[in-house]
Amino acid sequence: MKYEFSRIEKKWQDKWEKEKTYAAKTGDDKPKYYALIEFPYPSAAGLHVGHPRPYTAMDIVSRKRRMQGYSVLLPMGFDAFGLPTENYAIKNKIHPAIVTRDNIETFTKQLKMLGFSFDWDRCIDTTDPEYYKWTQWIFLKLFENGLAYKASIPVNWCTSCKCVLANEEVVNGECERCGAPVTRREKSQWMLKITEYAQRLLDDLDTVDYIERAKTQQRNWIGRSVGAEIDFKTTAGDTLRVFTTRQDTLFGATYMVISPEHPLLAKWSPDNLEEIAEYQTEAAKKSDFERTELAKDKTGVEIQGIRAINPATGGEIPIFISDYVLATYGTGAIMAVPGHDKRDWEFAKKFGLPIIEVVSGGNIEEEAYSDNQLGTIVNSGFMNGLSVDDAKAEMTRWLTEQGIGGETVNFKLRDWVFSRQRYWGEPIPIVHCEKCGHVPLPESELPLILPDVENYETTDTGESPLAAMPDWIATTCPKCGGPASRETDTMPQWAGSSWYFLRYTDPHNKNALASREALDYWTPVDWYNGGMEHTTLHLLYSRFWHKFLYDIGIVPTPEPYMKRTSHGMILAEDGQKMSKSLGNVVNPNDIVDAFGADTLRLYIMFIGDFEKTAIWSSTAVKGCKRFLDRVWNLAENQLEDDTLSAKHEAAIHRAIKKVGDDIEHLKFNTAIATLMALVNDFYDDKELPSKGDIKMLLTLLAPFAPHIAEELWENQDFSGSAATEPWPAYDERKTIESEREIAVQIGGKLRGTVMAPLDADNETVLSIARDDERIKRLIDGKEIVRVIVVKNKLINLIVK
RNA sequence: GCCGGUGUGGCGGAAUAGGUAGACGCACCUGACUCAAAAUCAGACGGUCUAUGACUGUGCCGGUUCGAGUCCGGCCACCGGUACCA
Repeated sequence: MKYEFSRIEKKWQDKWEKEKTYAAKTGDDKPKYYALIEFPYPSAAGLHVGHPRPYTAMDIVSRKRRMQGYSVLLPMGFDAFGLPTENYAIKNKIHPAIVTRDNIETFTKQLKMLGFSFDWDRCIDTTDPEYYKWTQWIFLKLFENGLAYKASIPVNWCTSCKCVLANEEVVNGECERCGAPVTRREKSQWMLKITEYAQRLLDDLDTVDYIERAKTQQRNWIGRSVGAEIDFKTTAGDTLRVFTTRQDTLFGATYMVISPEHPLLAKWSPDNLEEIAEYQTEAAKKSDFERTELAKDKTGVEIQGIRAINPATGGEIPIFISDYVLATYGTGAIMAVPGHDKRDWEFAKKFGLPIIEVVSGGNIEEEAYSDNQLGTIVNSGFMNGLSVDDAKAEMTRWLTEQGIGGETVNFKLRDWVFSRQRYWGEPIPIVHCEKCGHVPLPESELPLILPDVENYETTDTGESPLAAMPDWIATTCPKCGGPASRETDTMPQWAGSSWYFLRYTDPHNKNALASREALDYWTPVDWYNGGMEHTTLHLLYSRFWHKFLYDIGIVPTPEPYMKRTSHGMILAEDGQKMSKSLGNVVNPNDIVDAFGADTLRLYIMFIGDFEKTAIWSSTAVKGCKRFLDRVWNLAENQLEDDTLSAKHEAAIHRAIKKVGDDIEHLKFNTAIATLMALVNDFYDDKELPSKGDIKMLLTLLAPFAPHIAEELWENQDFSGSAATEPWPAYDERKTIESEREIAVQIGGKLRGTVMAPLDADNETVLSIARDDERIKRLIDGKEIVRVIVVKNKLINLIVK
């Protein structure tokens, strides 16, 4: 009988769908396991061969967990709001909702074809009003708790399209679509106070099991630094407050720099007002791209007529404005210590400012000496002779004592810009009332449905398409009943994905985002796998929302995900990213048609290290197909014996151990290699495997290639199914062969191998080695001065 | 610049914890089967040489060790993140 993968796979997929084999049951007595993968964006291009990599991985883990006796939740859904769909809709003049529906249908069909054990009854779609009702509800809660606010901030503005662009749409300072230059423009935007959670987001990383690079990336992104704030008096009478991490170098501060946007500038009337105003205008016009391009060349203008006083030395020092100081970090002002800061050194050199050494150990004539471990404080009055660390503490103490500063902590993390001037997103459920200001919609009015519009394009003034709908905008104030207008901005794509994993636990709940019972049973997520590109956005955002929901008593745990792993990308055969424009996309449908879903699943896991980038190979796929053919043919003739055969027992016990361990450590490639080696053994030995051997092979294979495993299971008349068979235990003692191959080295060089009984003592191994013909010849006439034995592995003879 | 990662055959990649480098697979080669091919099965498969043996080999240079892909010191290349964060 031939391995008819198409018929077999359809047969089992239909059965699983009809019998809801993989439905997750809330409140089951068994221990729960919640496995999660990032839900896809349903693009018009459909699934490509990179998508199934993480899905197959977590499907394997989930299938193993079920066999281990867990109640498993493995859900799938669609993150469907967002720009590509909107752009596609504009281009093809189809409503985004229709585009979304069609794309989801395609994705669902493709996913089902691969035999994942998802609970499809829990499938969610972020654009479904029943779903985004709760996204809006969370926003209202954030607003109620003072974590959502409106602020005027600079946004990316395309000078040709006359619209606001998301950061991702700006490529090298130009508009991604039309190529026109992008400048910055102030616009009023909704913001979320993620910064209020900065410390907790950092601290709680210690409580979760994320791959280290994900933690590091989040830590860097949050960017905590401890330093001091210091007040500098000015001759204008105002106090200029700075933040520094090097308060130990205060005696070396020879000038100050404030950002072009610093608020004191509006108050001061320096002698060169016009020059300063001009610099401010120039700085405002610069795009992010220009700012970074010009990063090496420092520019700035001295504020004439106003000087600051260094509180340590009492000396007057000049004040500059320069765009190398950012308005958004610290206090927007710095004390410049050119002797010990690279940027200050460059600026001082350019403007001919004094450079004073206050930490010895470097050569400040050549470059700034910024090492903060070595070096001794000099030229610093009461701190001379101290180490940098001691001087920091001493200065902090002195500042506090003087009442002009003290220890401060700063974060790089900024608040989250939450508005988009776009159509295809969740409407923000706020109205603007002349009398009452920003007023939240009452919960009873949720969901605030996204209305149909004529045109999905951003308006000429850069407003959302919703701004062109006066009938929808006009409403009454929920508070005072007077006339009011609706917010026309929508939420960013990150909104719906910040809490979707909670909805999976109870996806059809009409009264809450999920019942407490479901949340208590399923959360937190036990294992979450996703792309590294989401580490600083999605992963951080969802941790923030989760902590907030925890604070207001909605969810039971402070962290959403207990374990986080990440997969590498699959590149096209040419080594480039798969993309429609390059025409190098591999469609999983083609692979399934040619080789079957089980082969695709195996190959995508066998392709290489799961965490690393892998290059697709259309020829290598058939190695996995060959393997399944060999498994199929093997099962057709074996010995009628339900126990493990003596010949294969040790190899099987080793395989149970290896495959099980490898699945836990994302080493799917070596797990599959182990199964291949086992099957090769069954062939090589010319000694047929027993029925028991076959059963064990199918059990281990089932998570990887579930269709063929079930089919063969049924053909063999094994009881139950491969999917419900308990995951086998191995016996450590049985993994070991009674005879070991021992490497024989002479002077550290391999000269041969001998067979020795298991755990043979040193003398036995030595005598076996000496009896070996070749070894005998090599050591003949020489004296063995030393013998090193590694038990069951190696013997090394040192001869003279 | 800073942070993280990676360098192993023609190719994808293995190698607990310093102990037989190259598991497993692809490609190529040889043989069996076949009229032939495909498929299948069996075997060979890092390089060099004076080839039943020896030397050499895990990005480069040096070190520790009986023994180094693995540890230490110093470089180089590539990939990812981030970027004037005071």
